[in-house]
Amino acid sequence: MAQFAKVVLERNLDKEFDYLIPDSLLGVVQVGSKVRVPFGRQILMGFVSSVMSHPDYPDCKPITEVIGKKPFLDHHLLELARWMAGYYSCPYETALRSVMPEAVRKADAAHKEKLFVTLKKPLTPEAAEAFPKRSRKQLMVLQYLQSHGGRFLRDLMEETSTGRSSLDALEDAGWIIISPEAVDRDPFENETFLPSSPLLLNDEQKQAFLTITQAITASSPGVILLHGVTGSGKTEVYLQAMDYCLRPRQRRDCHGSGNSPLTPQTVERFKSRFAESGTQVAVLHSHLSAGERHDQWHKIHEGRARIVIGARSAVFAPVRELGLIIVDEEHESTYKQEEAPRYNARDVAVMRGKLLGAAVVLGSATPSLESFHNAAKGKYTLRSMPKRIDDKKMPLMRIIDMRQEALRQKGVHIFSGRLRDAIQERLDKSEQTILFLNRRGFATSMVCPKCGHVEMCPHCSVALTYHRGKNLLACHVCGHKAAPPQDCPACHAPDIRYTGLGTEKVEDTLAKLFPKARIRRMDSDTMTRKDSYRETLGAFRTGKIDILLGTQMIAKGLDFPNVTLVGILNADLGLHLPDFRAGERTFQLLTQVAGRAGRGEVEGEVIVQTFTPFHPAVQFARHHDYQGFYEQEIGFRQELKYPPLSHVILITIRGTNDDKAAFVAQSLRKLLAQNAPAGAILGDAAPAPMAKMKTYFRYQIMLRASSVLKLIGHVEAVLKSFTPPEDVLLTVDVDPLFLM
DNA sequence: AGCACGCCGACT
DNA sequence: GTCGGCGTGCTC
Repeated sequence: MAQFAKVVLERNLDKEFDYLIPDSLLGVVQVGSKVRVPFGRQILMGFVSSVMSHPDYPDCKPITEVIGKKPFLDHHLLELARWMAGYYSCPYETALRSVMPEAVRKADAAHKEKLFVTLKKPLTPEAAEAFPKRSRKQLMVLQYLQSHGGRFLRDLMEETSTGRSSLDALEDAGWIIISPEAVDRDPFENETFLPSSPLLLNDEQKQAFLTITQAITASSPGVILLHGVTGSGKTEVYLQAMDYCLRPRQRRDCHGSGNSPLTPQTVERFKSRFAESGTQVAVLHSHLSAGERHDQWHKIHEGRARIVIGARSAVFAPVRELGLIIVDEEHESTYKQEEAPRYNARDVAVMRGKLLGAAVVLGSATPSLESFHNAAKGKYTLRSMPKRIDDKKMPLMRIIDMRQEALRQKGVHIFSGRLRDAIQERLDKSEQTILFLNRRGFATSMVCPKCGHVEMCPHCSVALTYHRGKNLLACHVCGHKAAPPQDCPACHAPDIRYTGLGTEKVEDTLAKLFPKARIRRMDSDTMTRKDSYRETLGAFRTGKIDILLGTQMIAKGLDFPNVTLVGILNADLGLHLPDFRAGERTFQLLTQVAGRAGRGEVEGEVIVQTFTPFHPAVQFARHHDYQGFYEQEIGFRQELKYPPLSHVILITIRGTNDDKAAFVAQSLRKLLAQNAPAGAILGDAAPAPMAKMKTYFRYQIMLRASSVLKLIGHVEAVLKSFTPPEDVLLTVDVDPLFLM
């Protein structure tokens, strides 16, 4: 019986095509095979998604060629891609593109190969004796290979100072084999990792460890939410759970999705722990070159690496016998991809675990409301680690009411008296300080005091930020840059005022207040060189910096024992954004930033400056009360039927013509209102909070329902019958994290 | 998505 | 008569 294959092509056709498997390729073509097929008058690359004996199409053409000996994808990953296509409403091909990195799909990015020389048969003393006297060099090479094992041709020639001719002669005589061998382009190949040993776990860590190991051996492992406060030793639990997972009896591989950016310290910690057992660790992150990515992928696919760490896309690592998936800092919005397929790697990890029967661990000091809600409902198993390791105390958090401060000091100030004193105190004791302000630049807007004009970005609805270092105005949304005008562009008044605080201004003020302190600013403006991040953190660790000032970048994961003071300059930023997650984000940020203090012997102090000291996000963060925050926040979400009590689908309509985009949004909204599924909440077609972005005028329609699958079918059906004008673009975001 | 075919207007 | 504009529709 003839066999046929369904093939997903390298095009956004959202359709699969049937092909005949020719007799010569029977058994070679399997589900997941990479193939070349005729398509019209071209030959295209594709992946076999299923094999069958009866095609759905009458006259199939035969598959031209199979690439690679083994299938590239197992059926689990294909199934995962199919789920993503359905859930996130994108073509199957688009979902597959995320599952397989470009570097692996493209044919030309093959393994880098070098010629390798091996001894074909051992050189016995008799044979050495009988060796022709004039072939001295050849004998020497054979002896060298005997004692050193196989060598790369290039290396061998250099080490024995032999020419290629002698080696070719040896090959012809049947002594050696010269063949191409794959060389891994390992981004960490020049670094050595000192082995580290497991640390003793405290009771809470042990509990967490046990829960995870039980899941690993269970038939349907499920999801564990590990809620551990900052400094509670989550990473150590992960490391030991991974080690357990890899033990021979378990015969399973595992992978962790680390928090991005993957710091060198994180990679080092993982590599070190598994250095002794010789377990290879593959690293996948966005800064790999195409070649490196290709090699890391194959290292995992062939089973040479049994541990994978990486950012978002690492959830798709082709790990064999996957046993454990760890999503650290699961609340992070970086897990959400902002282009199609707009997946959330945390949710994909949960689905992959479910499809494969692998244990999934979600870890965070500040779990997302979605995950904690799932735990509260009993969908996930909750494990808490409410105490820091080694009996270290949670830092003391002081809230400074900046409204009071404004009365006391007259006018708006960057530093409260309290924070200033606290910094001075740390300088006197040579302890370190971290200051956090989530805004870069010098001033966040340029205002004319006479007419009130604010200089806006010509392409976006945001004010331009003034950067004094480069003396220019920049848009932080689209990157537009302009020279600062000398007088007001609207009324030509000569005085222009800069208002709104950025890190550059803080750095300036800090230098004036503490002239002797060694201050370093860390934001995307100062971290321009590839290694500057590493260099700055190194300098801070070795005590060459007293005060580290920065944005988001310094909020997470950093562990510096000598930091005893953390100052949050403006806790209100982001609190008043038109997004129902504003409070959740502020709570998370305050908790995470505060977690940088007091990780050493001395108890830490956190000073939070705010204009809304009684906001729940501030108050619950102050008392390190996640549970309390969750309860009040879930009440609010319940009332307004926001996630996690519903799922959101956000449709964004954008166009360069405002009226046209608005009209399309209104028409689409009308169509969506017809035959909408029961229980669905359809929002108005309204201008997006950021009404203009990168020259596009934007409108949004928000849909909510108890389940995505109920809603997405309706949305897809409507969009299929609705063709917007060419210059109006639609995007559908399922479970969006930002509503801007 | 590509790349055909196809059916109209301005050029050698 | 032919070159080329891009609308429409098909590719297993």
